[in-house]
Amino acid sequence: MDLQERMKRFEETCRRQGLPVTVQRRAVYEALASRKDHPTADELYDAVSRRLPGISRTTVYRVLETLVKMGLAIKVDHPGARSRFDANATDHPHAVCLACERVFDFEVRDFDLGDIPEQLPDGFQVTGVTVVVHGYCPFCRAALEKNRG
Amino acid sequence: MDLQERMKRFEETCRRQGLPVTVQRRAVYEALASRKDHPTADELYDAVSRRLPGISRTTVYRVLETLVKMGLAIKVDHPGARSRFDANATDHPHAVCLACERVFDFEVRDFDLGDIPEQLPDGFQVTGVTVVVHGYCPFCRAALEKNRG
DNA sequence: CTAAGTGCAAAGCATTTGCAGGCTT
DNA sequence: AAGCCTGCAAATGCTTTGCACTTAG
Repeated sequence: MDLQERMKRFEETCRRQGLPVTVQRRAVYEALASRKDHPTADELYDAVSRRLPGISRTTVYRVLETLVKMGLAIKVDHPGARSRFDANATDHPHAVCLACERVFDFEVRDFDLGDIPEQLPDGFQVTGVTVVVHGYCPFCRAALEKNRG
Repeated sequence: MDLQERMKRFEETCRRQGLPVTVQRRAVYEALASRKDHPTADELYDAVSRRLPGISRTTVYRVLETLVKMGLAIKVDHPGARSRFDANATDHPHAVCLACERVFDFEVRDFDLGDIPEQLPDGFQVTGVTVVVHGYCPFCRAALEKNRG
C-alpha cells in the first residue's frame, strides 16, 4: 500500500468514525505512514514540526492515541523505552535492539500460537498475543565489536 | 523450590557475586519470593515496610534492579503499566489482564520459536524471545459481564 | 577499615490533563 | 452554530539521582 492509498484510507476511516480530518491529524498520520521505522512520539513531533511549525507535542500524543483507537496504527512498548508507533496495524512480531532501542518488523511463516490458550489460567480470555525478539541489530553489533577491539 | 531453598540460593548468589547481604536485600527478596503473583515495586515496598518499617522506596527499586542483574528475578513491563517483578527467573511467557493489569504465568509445552531468527533483519543477533498474551482474567471477565448485565 | 548500600529529598522523563479559544462539519 | 480539536502550561506518576551517613565483610 503506497502513501496516497494510505492517506485516502485515513480520511475514509475518519469520516466513517465521525472524526474531523484536521491538519494536525493528517500531518501526523502522513509522517508516520511515510516512514519504515518505528518512531517515538517525539521523533514524530520533530518530523511534523518541520511541515507544521505550530503543532504541539501534546497534539502529537493525542493524535497518535486516536490513530491507535481508529485501528490505523499500533503502539509498541517495551521495558524502559519510550513508546514507538507503527502505521502497519496488522498483528506482527517485532524485534527490538537492546542497544539503540530501535524496533524492526519481521514476518513469520508458520508461527502457530494456536495451542497457547490451553495452557493459560482457567478462564483467561485471550484477545491477542505479542511476540518480541530482543537482541542486537546489525548496526549496534558492529559498533560493539569495534569497541571490544 | 520452597522459600528456604530460595533464601539460601539468594545468599549464595550474593556471596558468589561479592555483594553484601543486607537486611533490606534479604527482606525484598523474601517478599518477592514468597508470593505467587507479580507485584509492582510499590506493592513490594508496602509488603516489606511492614517487616522493616524504615526501608525507603528508593531502596526497594534499587534492590529489585540488583536482583534482576543477579539473575534472581525478572522484570515484566508492558504498555502503560508499572513494572512488575517475578522471582521465577527462568524464561517463560506471561499473560496480562487488560483490565486489572495483573500478570499470570503459564507454561508452554511445545513452544518452538526455533525458526524465527531466520526471518529477522539480516545480521540481527537474537538474545531472547518474549511472548505475552493479553486478554481478560477470570476475575475481570466476571466483573465485566456483570456490568453488561 | 573500606567499599558498597541506604535514606532522604529533589530531579527526571515521558505522558496526561484542565482550560480557553479555534477549526471542521 | 455545535462539538470536537488544539495549544499552552502545569500536573502526574513512576523511577532515578546526588549526597551524606551507615553497614557488611
